[in-house]
Amino acid sequence: MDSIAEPLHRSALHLLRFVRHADEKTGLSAARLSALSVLVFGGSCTIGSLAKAEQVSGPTMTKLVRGLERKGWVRRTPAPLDRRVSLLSATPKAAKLLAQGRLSRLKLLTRALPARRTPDHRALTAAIPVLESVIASLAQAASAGSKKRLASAARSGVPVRSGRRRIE
Amino acid sequence: MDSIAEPLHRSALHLLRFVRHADEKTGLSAARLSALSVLVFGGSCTIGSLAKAEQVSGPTMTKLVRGLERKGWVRRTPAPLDRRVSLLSATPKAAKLLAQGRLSRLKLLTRALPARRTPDHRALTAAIPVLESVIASLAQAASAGSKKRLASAARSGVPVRSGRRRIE
DNA sequence: GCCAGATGTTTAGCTTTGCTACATATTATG
DNA sequence: CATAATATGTAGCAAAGCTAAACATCTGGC
Repeated sequence: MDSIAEPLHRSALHLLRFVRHADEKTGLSAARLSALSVLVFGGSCTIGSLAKAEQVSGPTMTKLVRGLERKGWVRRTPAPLDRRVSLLSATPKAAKLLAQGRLSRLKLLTRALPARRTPDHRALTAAIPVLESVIASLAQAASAGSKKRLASAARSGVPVRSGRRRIE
Repeated sequence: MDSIAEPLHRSALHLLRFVRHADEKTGLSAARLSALSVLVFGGSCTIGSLAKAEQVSGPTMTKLVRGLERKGWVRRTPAPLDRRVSLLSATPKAAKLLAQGRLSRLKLLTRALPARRTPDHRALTAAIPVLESVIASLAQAASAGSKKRLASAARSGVPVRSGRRRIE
């Protein structure tokens, strides 16, 4: 019974450790870069929806956005319809940075990625949309699961503490 | 000019965020789990070689191992031939945990992963070895870029060379 | 219209994970 | 024997993640 979950997990972890070095020159960490790319390619949105898109908590996204804002990658404009929120948008400078970052990442990965028109390249290319649909399914399952957990916790009166604090 | 670097990066990041939740019940974080799996499936080794395998710095691995040791997942035995190092080995309890973890991860991913014998499953399965070779290439490029360390790579693991014994 | 609850954001405070710089112990080499 | 190289540990920092709780603002029932 061989599962692809194990190698998938390990590959994701190790890939990220390398890309961390590659993205160093942008001056942005992986988390900030990912959030910023959502804004650049997905258009403006609120902190809450950005947190959901990135699957992190609200306070975490607040910190990320504040960092991006201080450096001039993100601007916020108050939303007229709901004065609790403000709309985040990426600055032109950010769009330019991401375009450059994509190029430099491509350059670094060129030696590692299989050459175009090879079976390996085709295999990887074919797997990308599958991978993305898997992640979409995971997102759906996770949101359903957390709702269930919260509901059962509410019934039993036990506080839900699922943070890192529990990890030993 | 479409690069697969971008979606690969994003997928890895998002996949990890979900797996973090999935692995919660093992009581081990992603970094510890990954290091432990190297020990379980790769056999015993030193802190330094484990750090290289996991692409993290020495002090980081020191902290990770100390955490694992405190909870009884890892044992260290002094190496008689080189008294600077000690050999790390996973306890039987750790092997059992990882076997269970694999099962539970599989269970969680079953709904997200494409069904066996479908084109999607085949595509993903075919991509795994490619992904691993890409990561191996990245590792090679990174090590070549930083320093020459052929000797330490050769003797990663058990130091067998007797050398000159210290006599007092 | 108004108060109770829901929702969005922030603040405060914690852990883990990563780093560098430095310290220490041991081994290897000249 | 002295010095350089290697393996590990310590100290201290920053980023990223979390929860709990505070605050501001909307929304709905009356």
